[in-house]
Amino acid sequence: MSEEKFKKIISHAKEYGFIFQSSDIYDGLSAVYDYGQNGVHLKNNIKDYWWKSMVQLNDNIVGIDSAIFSHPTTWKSSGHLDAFNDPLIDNKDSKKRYRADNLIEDFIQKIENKLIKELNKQKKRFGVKFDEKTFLSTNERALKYTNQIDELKSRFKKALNNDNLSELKNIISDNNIICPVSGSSNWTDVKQFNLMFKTQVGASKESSSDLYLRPETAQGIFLNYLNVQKTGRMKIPFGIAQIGKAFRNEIVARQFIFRMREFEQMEMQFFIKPGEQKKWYEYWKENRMKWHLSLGIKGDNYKFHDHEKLAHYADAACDIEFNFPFGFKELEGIHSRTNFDLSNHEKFSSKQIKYFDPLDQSKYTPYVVETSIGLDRMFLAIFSNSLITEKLDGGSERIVLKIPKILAPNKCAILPLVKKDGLSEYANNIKDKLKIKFKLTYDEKDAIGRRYRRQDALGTPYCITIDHQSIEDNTVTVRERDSMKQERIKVDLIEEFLVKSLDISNWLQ
RNA sequence: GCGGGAGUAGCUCAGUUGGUAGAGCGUCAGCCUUCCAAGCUGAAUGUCGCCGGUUCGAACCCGGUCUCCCGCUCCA
Repeated sequence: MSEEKFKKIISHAKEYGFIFQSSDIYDGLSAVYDYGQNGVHLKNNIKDYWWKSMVQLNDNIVGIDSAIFSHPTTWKSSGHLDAFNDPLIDNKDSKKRYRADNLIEDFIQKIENKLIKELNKQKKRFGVKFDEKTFLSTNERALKYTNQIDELKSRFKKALNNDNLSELKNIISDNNIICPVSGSSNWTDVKQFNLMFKTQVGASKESSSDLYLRPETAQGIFLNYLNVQKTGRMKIPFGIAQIGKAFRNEIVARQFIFRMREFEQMEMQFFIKPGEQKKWYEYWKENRMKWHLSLGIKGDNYKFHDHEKLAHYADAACDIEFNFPFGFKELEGIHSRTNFDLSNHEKFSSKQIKYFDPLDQSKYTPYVVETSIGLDRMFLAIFSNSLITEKLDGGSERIVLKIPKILAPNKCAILPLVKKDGLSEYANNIKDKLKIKFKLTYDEKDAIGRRYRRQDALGTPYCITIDHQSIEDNTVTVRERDSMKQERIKVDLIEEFLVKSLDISNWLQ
């Protein structure tokens, strides 16, 4: 897909009320978007489809909805306070950006390597007679290296502990640390990027304490593990699912709703017996892929991508990538999180978070396999994949949003062929009966063909047209979105028809 | 954050060397009453992204700023 196609997707999303730039009248807010009158339904329907597949269809998965705020220690335990806090520096010549701490660490490593090389040289020369301690304390070159390393390390540590960014910069310039690409030491100042949004609770400055907006929903599940396990009498293996907002202060957030600063996740943490993580990791990999494919989008739009570099909490991880307009990118992650989170919360809270397994009388901190999907990304995947421009036989074009029917904002449109002769009244009666069960829409303006196209652009799967014959014999035509085929059915059977084609059991197997 | 491109009506875009804005589609009202958009009549809509400067006069020139797209970078 091309850039042009992506632009079409963005403008279609706006024009038909799916997604608006946030704070549009104030020129927008970077990387924040709002869902419009149709987008909200598509989004809610995706949530519903996920929730039902997780919580309703699995006997051993329950759902929660935890708060966005949590105790600040949560983020110490989870590792986010350390891992989400990067001092960054740019090289002005190569335009490359680095983590300042990594640059310094690499530099220290380089000196250490020199020292080791020197040691090995001496070892070779003197063989068994070589005394490392004496050498290190007497050899001039060795002393120089060790002193330099010690000095650097203590200075580096102090700077890090005090969050002293200018000192980090000084270390880099004092030691003439260069950019590996440009070879120059033409650096910008060090800037701190905290990927978590910070805020305060407490009205007065003196009594306030720092809080963070959650950067992931998972921790809310871990914090409630004990509550849910005990009150729900849950037996391992079991899962806790949650849908909710998360916030990340991304350095660059881009590509429409793909990477936003405020986004929504659908996560499920599956608690298991240690040692069984591999089995369950494979199980959820397969299960989640099945869920995606159940929506009827072509399988070659999805692929697994195994992580080689693992995050601090994981012992195995992969992404389900989707063929977005800008290439294959992460849509969902499946992670084997070990007991990293629960055991850390155990440590920091001094509460026992153990499971007593009645089957073999063992007691352990559960392991976790996580599935985590970006709701907004799922929206974009569905939306971008479904927007199609079709050439019709007569040479005309139609723009149709072929979203999975079960996710469509409106399930059907009620269209009287003409306004007069009582057709409007007849159509309104049908609408009022059906709207209790289905989200639908009504339109009596303009020629019928034009109204069909309008519904096509919104992804409405069925149009129900009332004509003069309807009044005589109580039949209507049902026009299907993708094939444009029409079928005449009894008015009384419309509901049954819609239920049948939109029943979730026909989708989720 | 750096580099490139862009911002004019809901959408796509035009706008001549600076003389205070147009088109197509869409929208609304009415006519017509027709099963796959583009039949007829009429109408509304823009501080030309925002702020400042130059000028008698700025959509156009200059400076700043915001936002979007692309590349690099970042994304435990």
